[in-house]
Amino acid sequence: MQHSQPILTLIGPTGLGKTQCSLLLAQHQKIELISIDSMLVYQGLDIGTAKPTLVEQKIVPHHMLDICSPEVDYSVAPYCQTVHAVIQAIQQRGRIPVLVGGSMMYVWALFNGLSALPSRDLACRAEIEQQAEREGWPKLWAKLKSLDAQSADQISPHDRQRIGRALEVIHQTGQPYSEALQSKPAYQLAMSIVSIWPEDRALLYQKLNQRFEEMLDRGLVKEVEGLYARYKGLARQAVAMRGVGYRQISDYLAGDIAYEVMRVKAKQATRHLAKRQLTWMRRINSQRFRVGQAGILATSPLIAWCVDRLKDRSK
RNA sequence: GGAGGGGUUCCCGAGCGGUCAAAGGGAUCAGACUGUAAAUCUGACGGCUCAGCCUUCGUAGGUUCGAAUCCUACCCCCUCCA
Repeated sequence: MQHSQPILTLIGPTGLGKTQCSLLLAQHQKIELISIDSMLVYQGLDIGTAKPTLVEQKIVPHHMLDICSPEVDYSVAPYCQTVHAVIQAIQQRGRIPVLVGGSMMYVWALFNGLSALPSRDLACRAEIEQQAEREGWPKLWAKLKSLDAQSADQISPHDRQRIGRALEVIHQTGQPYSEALQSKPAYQLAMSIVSIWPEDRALLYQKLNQRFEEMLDRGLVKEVEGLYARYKGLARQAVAMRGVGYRQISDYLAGDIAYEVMRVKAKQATRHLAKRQLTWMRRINSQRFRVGQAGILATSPLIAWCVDRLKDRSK
């Protein structure tokens, strides 16, 4: 599936003004926004995810927000699939889809496509988890090594997530994970990607620290408490509850860590996230713009570039 | 004023004559990344002309073949007594 009409994608680390920028673009073209964010998909996670407000959502249609209960673990595959449908729908409406977000793996997946792999198998996973608990991950890694040496060589003996997934895929497909990955991606998107970079990392970190404090002031702890009260099936291990801030506050509410520790750890996690996002971004081919202290609004070349991209080139 | 305890690399913190540029953790930096990805892992982390050398363990001396580790003096910090 190839889209000849323009699709613009804006990526950047958390807290640098992506939302603001996308709203600005709405003033120039008839666009609809598609969020590329693994946490914004969850209902009820608002403050801690810096989800666009309802007012902002009224300015431009937003997609891929609140599409899933936090009780359910969402993931890239359904995300990509839905996004493709959403893009088509937007284009049929005569609008231009603009993807905005910071979940870089999702960006990568949209751009490169995903191999045809089986989706998660809860029972299989539970079994693997149990075995790991008994024997430790290095042991499971050794098992993987015997089943699929190539994958094992690329995965650390301590990387539980990847070891688990590799074994799961092997179990379900009956073929080595590395082989299963060879299957052709079902779809790829042709899109212009623009990325925003902090001019000064220390400054971004400072802003992130500050932003978390503001989230607390706005009642983030209450939000998390409310989630557990509202969603009876919501576990601490749920993917939604492992997001930055939500995880630490869950730990705090469970009495595992002190309030002060929670604050420190949540901020750390935010900084780590931003850093990993930047690492991904270096790998993704994109038009780069640096954002300084004055913020995204001051970066007019960025806006100009985006507006130019939004022109329909198929005509 | 008296009695103890302590000052270690960006931070916390081990070390208590050689195997110490100094455990471990944190921060920071770099990297990996295909259905958990706001996740999960990996590496670097005193300096250099880098299989060697130089500078670090409060400060200044001393003992020793050799000290972050022992001794002396001094400067800070903490606890208790006055």
